[in-house]
Amino acid sequence: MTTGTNAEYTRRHNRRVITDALRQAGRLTRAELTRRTALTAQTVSNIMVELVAEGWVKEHPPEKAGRGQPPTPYSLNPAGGAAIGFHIEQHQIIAVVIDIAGEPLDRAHQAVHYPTLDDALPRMLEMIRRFRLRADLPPLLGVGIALPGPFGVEGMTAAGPTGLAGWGTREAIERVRTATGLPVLIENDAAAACMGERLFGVAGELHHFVHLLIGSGLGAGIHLDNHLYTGHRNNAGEIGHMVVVPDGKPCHCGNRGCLERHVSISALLEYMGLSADHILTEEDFRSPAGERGARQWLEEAMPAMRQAISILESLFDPQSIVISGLLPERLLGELLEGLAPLHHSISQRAERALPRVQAGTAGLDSVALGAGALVVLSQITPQYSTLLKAD
Amino acid sequence: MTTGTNAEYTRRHNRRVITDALRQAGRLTRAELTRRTALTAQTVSNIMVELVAEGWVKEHPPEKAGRGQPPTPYSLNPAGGAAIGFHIEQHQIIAVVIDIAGEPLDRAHQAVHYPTLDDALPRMLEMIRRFRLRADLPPLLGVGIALPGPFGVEGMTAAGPTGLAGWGTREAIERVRTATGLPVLIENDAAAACMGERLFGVAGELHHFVHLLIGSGLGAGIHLDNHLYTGHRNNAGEIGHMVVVPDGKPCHCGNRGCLERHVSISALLEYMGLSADHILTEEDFRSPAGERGARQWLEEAMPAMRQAISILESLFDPQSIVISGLLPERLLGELLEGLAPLHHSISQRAERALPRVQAGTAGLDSVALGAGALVVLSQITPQYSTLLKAD
DNA sequence: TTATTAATTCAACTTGATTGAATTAAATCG
DNA sequence: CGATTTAATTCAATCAAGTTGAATTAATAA
Repeated sequence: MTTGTNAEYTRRHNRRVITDALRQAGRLTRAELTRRTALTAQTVSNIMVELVAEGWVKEHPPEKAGRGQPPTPYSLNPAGGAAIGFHIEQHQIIAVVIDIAGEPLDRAHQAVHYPTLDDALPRMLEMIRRFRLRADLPPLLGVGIALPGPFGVEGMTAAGPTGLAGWGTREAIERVRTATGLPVLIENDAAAACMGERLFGVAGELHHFVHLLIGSGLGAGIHLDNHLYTGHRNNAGEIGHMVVVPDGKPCHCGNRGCLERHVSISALLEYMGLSADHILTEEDFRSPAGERGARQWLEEAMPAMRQAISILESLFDPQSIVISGLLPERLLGELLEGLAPLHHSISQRAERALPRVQAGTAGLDSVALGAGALVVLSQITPQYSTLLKAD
Repeated sequence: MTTGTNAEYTRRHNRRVITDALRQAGRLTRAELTRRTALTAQTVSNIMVELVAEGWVKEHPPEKAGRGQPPTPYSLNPAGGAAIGFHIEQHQIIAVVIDIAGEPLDRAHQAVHYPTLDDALPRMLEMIRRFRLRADLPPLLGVGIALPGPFGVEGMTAAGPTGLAGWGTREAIERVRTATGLPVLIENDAAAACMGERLFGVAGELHHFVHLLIGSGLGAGIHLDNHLYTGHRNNAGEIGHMVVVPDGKPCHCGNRGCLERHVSISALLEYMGLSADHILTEEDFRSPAGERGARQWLEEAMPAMRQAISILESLFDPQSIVISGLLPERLLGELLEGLAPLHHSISQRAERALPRVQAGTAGLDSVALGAGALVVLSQITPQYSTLLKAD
């Protein structure tokens, strides 16, 4: 239900408008903020006093630039807060700490094997304990957890080779929250990586983009009208199980010809003749069978990717599509290079400033960083829902 | 750019929260509004005085129901405003007038042949003039125009058999606005039909749904988080040109195997051996060739539709998918009945309240009604953008 | 020096939501 | 049948936060 608002919520929103402008621009003066936010100078001034006092924002020495009183620049204060991001995978748990300005502060990982929540929780707590030993750690804002979806769909979640058991969202959040004493967010890996590109990568100022993440499965993070779209039941973007080849290869979800049967690490492993729970290393590509399998996979993945891009462009009319993958960089590079020419689509405009498709730049930790970004951004960016009294 | 807000915008938003609650519920008392909107009783009271004075809302006699002072019910006032909706098609222009409560007041149509803006404008003005002769016409809020997209894409817009020339959005809006003296909205037909289902049809309370419209082409209206999603360049939902059969039948857009080559009236005409600009009548289905062609089309359209549904469910995680078509009701009915069983997807949940797919209920005028709905809803429903000082 | 300009702050004001008490009109209790 | 309870609504004072126009500050240009 859409509800009303009042002066208090207005203030919360205006604070976020300012912190988000600072996040995007890095460094702005009160006067610049006034122009960008359409707030009055006085309102900006009042809010800045608050934000500085609370430690969210820090002041820099005034810079003389032309006539008039020299303006004082401000930026997000890295010491103002930090978030922990976890990427729970089939074979490892990656943890990172980032500050609100988007700087990674620390990192850890542990090998695991298809971790349930019970398996993972003690390890996660241990990693958090270690992080907390750092003397310079800013106050923790929360914990973001990213793992492969979908969530809460019978016959799709835990069953498949890409799923992890025991993360049935609602109670999982509650358990981690009580164990850590921190706010907790859980999202699927693609949504997290999407937010990672927003805070660390190529999508800092994009309002409409889709992020394709090639992991064990295939997922899309959908960012529309300047915020993450997660769907009615938090499963939006589960592009892996959409049918692209009717009567194609059977998939564990019950369908035939799911996109994920072509574009995913599971599919790659299959082509390379390796078992579904094998951990890929560079070594695997050196054998003739591995080399050949990888090449065959590429040949099949490319048209499927073109089709996926056609679908995403047609439906979302995005500014750009960002692609990253948890596979060897060389292979991902080849895949992306081989995509051209793309299908015709509404995205094909003469006056494009951005490429239709671009590679993500947040690297292999992108999902964990994104999980942290999710927490940071949930505190910093303006959202409709923060203006409403109830949701 | 996301901008700040203030008390004035807060009031505008709260007014819309109230009018939208009335639209959804039909009739509510101040006390019920207070509970639904999370506003205080006093605020609701103040806003209701305004809305009644301005004619948006009307008061009903108090109803005695239990103890306490009998509450006064309110509803949207049909006399408070009306909107004109146009559906510009290859072969006809349909015009309707609706009031803000969603009641159709009048209707007109004219035969045309692939109308450009220049062809259509005088006819539209004439229809508006006739409507204005009605003594009981509420004040006009604006004009909504729906026509097949996409807009402003080279090689895709006017070129194809489903496109109409001369509607290059920006200046078209301006021309109609100055000619009519009314605010003007232009959207693609699927988006309009989508809003039609929201005001008149099955989607009145849905926050996340997709509307598939089978017209000359195929389009999707995308309604997410309680508002229409139109994409970065207003072309979101152009599902017709997404590639579903790589190396399939060539399409005028330059691709092969576009969805629209299978699911659309153009495709139907082709199967029936009729020319692309033929106007379908019941007669055409009585000939053996027509009958056989329609059946063949059905056979091919059904799997394509299943695939489209799989894609939409996977990406959007909607509450439901609504389908309507500008084709004979019997044929659309057969198509929908033949869809089961759908592919597996994240939408397949045990505790579903709504069907995964349902037929639209707004009828053959749905697009024109939707174009009107677009105008009405733009005045009545709360939106993030109405809270921001600039957008 | 003096005038001009841009950034910022001061202080009074305005909009609009909130709060707690008061009023109204019904149903129910004794 | 009058007193009590209850729910809806309004009154009047208050509060939160943005706005406005004037004042202040600190620089450059004339």
